Amino acid sequence: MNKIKILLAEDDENLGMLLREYLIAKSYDCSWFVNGDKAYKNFIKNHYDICILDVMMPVKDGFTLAREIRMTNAEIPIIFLTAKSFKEDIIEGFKAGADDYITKPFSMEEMLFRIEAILRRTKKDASASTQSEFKIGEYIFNSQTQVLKYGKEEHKLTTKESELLKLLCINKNTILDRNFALKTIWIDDNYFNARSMDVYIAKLRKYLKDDPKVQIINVHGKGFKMIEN
Amino acid sequence: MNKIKILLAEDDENLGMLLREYLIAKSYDCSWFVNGDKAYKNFIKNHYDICILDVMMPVKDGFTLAREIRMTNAEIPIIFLTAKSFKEDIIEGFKAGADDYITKPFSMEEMLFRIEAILRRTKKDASASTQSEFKIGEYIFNSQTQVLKYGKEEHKLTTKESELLKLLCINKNTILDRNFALKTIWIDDNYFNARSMDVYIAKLRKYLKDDPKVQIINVHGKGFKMIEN
DNA sequence: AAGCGCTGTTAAAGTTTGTTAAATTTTTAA
DNA sequence: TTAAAAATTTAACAAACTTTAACAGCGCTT
Repeated sequence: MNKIKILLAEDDENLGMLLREYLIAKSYDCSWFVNGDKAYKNFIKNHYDICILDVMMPVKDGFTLAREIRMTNAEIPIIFLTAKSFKEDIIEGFKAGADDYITKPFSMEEMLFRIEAILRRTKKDASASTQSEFKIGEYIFNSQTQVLKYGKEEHKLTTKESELLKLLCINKNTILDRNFALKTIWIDDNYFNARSMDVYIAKLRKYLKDDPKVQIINVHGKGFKMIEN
Repeated sequence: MNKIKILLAEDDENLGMLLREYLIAKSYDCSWFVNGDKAYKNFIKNHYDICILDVMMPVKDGFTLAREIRMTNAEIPIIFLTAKSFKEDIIEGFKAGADDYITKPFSMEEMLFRIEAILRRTKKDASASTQSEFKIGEYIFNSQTQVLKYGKEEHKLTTKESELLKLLCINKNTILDRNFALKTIWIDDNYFNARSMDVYIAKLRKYLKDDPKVQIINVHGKGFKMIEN
């Protein structure tokens, strides 16, 4: 379900569109930008799994863009794409934090394999790409910032409240098993932690009471189900 | 000080010796074999960190060797080295489990950077600790000079402030475990050091208060998370 | 309908963290 | 070498968060 998100920065309109279409056809989620500045502005607002950057672009070149991206995210894989095959440029690319450096002309299939070779190494901690913003009826919940919004009202949740609500969101309209939630959030699923969880369910119900379409109902002996109708 | 062990399979005597000498000069531990069969026989007897294989070799070619190596060790990085640059060969190389595919002629420096780019992904620890400049929202933090910039304003941080902020940067958007931070920076994770750390968190929050997008939030009983949105 | 375990809810108790300031240690400069 | 300055730790109290307790109500089983 969760597609790999690719940021593509390429000023050549033909090549950019071609690559984007090809990557989308291969089931990647690819966003394409025609210069480094636009790419960077979008990068800081979104989550990406890998960046493919042309070196020579107007406004902001690929190397500069890569260095800025590296400062924001030290881990994200970066591939350079360029017509230049001078030794110095390739070296500079790797110094800017590249994982690969592909010189034109190249086959799209080769690019794809190079992307996959890198992702194979980085996939281990892909857990970061999990969803962090959820819609619950009229509410918007951001599990990253632990903020629950209702129109203009914002409510900061505590860690436990947030973790529990996140599990309910992930399992929206299906049952969240009590013991699973306890083992996930409280580690131990003993009696007292179970009572603690009940207390938090009561809190969440209070926070969500403004929208009658949203309800957290108990499934006796099994767990809880957050429904939205 | 354990050196990285490289297996080099290259039938060209001149190139093989040259590469081996270059890699040894760059502080790698490189073993060179003139055909795939000898390379494989040695591979199964020893531990290597990365393999560099020429494609066209007598007795046993690089692709066959790579497949055999992959069966023995699914994780070890493999780089192909070849004069052939036909699309089909490159694709076959990646299908055989390559991490990179370098076509001759190439500069040895480029090869070195490609090796390092791959090892950066494989050897987790070394990567993050080398970076010294971080972007935090509108701020730029240099952990080397211990300076935190906000536009034109510069603020010199103390050693402890800087170490803690660096750990938060490395773990940006994910939780920095309290005890891990204590053991890393304070060595002992006793009560008083934990309180000391809280004092530093308060200081860092003050320094970072000008950009509302940046927040250091507490995860009760676990640690702290610096988020940027 | 009775009994027993499960859940709802509120409040108290216990723990962790936020913050400021004083005390102590380390560094710097004279 | 010593006094001042800077950095770090300790102390103290307030605030926030989590767990435990207590009691009321509900749901399933018999």
